[in-house]
Amino acid sequence: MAALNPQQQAAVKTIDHPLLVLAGAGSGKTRVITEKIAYLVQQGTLARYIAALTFTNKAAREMKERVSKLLDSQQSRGLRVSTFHSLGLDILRKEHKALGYKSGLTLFDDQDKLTLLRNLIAHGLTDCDIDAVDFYNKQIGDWKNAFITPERAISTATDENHAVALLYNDFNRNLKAYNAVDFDDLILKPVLLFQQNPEILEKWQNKIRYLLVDEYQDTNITQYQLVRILAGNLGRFTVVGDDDQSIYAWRGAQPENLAQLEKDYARLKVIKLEQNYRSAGRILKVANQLISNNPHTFEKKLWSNLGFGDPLKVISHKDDRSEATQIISEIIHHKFRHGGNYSDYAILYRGNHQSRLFERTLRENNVPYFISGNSSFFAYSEIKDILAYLRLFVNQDDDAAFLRIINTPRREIGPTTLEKLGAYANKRHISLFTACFELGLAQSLSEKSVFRLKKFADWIIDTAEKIEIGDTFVVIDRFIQQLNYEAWLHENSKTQAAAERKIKNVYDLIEWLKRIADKETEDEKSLAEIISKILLMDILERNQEEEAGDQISLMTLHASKGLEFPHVFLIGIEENLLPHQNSIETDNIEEERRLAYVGITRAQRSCTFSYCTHRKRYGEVSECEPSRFLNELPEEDLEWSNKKQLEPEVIKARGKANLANLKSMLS
DNA sequence: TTATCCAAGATTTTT
DNA sequence: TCTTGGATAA
Repeated sequence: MAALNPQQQAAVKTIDHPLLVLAGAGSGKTRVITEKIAYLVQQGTLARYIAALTFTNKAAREMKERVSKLLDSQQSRGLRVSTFHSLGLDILRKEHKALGYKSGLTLFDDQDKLTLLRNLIAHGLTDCDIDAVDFYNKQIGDWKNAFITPERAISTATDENHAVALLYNDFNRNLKAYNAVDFDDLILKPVLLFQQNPEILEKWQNKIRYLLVDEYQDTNITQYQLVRILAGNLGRFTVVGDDDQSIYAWRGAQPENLAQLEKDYARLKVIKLEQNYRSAGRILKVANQLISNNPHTFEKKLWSNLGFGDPLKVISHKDDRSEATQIISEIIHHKFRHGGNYSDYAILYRGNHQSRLFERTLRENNVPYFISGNSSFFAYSEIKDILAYLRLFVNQDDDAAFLRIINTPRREIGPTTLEKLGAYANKRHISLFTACFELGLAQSLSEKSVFRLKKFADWIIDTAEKIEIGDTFVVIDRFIQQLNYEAWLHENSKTQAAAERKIKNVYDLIEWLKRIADKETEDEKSLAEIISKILLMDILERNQEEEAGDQISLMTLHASKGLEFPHVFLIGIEENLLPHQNSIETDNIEEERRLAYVGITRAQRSCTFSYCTHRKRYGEVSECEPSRFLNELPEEDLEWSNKKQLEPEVIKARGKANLANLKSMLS
């Protein structure tokens, strides 16, 4: 492995000052973090006192892997490399008592939140409109990301916001009653905990004596609070970031946090990494030119010595169909000519929906591909069902889980029954589950309904007890049989194959849980711990093996950050798509430009842009214009093709012929 | 209480 | 174009 360059070395060896590393794309920032961990250990800091924080599971996994190449397992024992969210979950699990939570904390996902909010609006006292529930959800999330508690939201709310602030308060109280937290709470609650309990803070500051943060430009206000309070006044931390790659402002990320560090830590050192080890010079030139249209707090100019390279291609298409056909045919062609691998190619796009046509075309032509992060494993209804049961075993006050599966599979407990049960529970301030056992129910419900509810609740309690005392997974396997879930899936799936797939998903989930249980240390083995943990993981975790195969990568620009590919195709570079229409309307072009910048800087050897003159939107054909960003690129480094417009049928026929030809050549 | 059909809305990005 | 949810019938 090549030696570190002087700036990288300085970044690794600066450990007596708080440090900000401004690391351009491809400048080896992950390497700096991993080498720094190794250096700290060599300098005598035990690995168990070091924590490295990332935003994605994938990044954490990769970092762990790279550290393991530098340190043996003895040396790296106890090293913490995790996402912000799993650190937060860890803290909450260990300190739940101080915040007034019971053990068996439930994690609410976005759907659970929306269900709860809808319920609160429907039955609550606040003056909110059910149709605006998405807006409220976002507002509450924004508050949590900006470290604004309900009390503060209420006291500072404007007239129009006042009702939402009350809803926020209501929402939080309900979460508490369910012994649940949402994703944002995983960061917010630990900060509150530390602020209110100095002795607990001290304990954790003692546990984490050196903190490293990756993708620092993506931190929101609350995350920065967490970093700050953990790092304490000593400021024993290194953060690595790049303001040009800040693409999560919509989620509350504050690239201003980079500049804020200089204000908060007088002793802060700043080191810039500007040598790029990834891309050909021409690609960097184009990227630099594009991003120079944005204002900058920190000036920085990437360069590389990997050769200049060919001009970047810009291809126009008649419509989105022929875009897919032509780009794929181009890739097959290119691969055949150069004898590379499918995995050398990535197709990047702004919105997930853009992958559809490509996916179909790839499948029709038997080209192996991998779509990254399209839909989460946890979005599958069968997975949500099973998880809801598991959640209920662990925490019977979890109304969201209760509602999800009370009638799945069918137990003849319909909306009317639930409506009455809900009213009863509401009046008594008890959970739906607890209400099932109340004698008072008989007043509003038929004997039959009460019996069904109680039978269900008894069964849950019974199984939960068995899980507690017996072999957890034996009990769970038996429970799935008792559920008759397989039969239910068969009844409710459109095709036999769909049912089989769902059943496989369920068993995958259980297998996965088992594997996590095996990995955890003894005291973290309870089902409760495992379930809260698994919700933080994503499908990528599961698809490691699949991802490793020789296949074309398809993903959103957001998902591509941190990755690199020899050949990148940036598709749909059109006005209203990139920059996205909403961003144009809200005058937020800069972040879109950074998104394009991220896309271009993923490329090692070639980068190709593609746009359509017509595109189907919502099934209607509409006209498109090439993106303004194309005009910002240096003309001499671009090579435009498709100057003359062909008739659609000709393109179609040609594309088909091309693909057919290549296919026969390949096989 | 459940099944089926039709209309309306969605497509920005995610831990 | 596809998915979701609400209305209606059985």
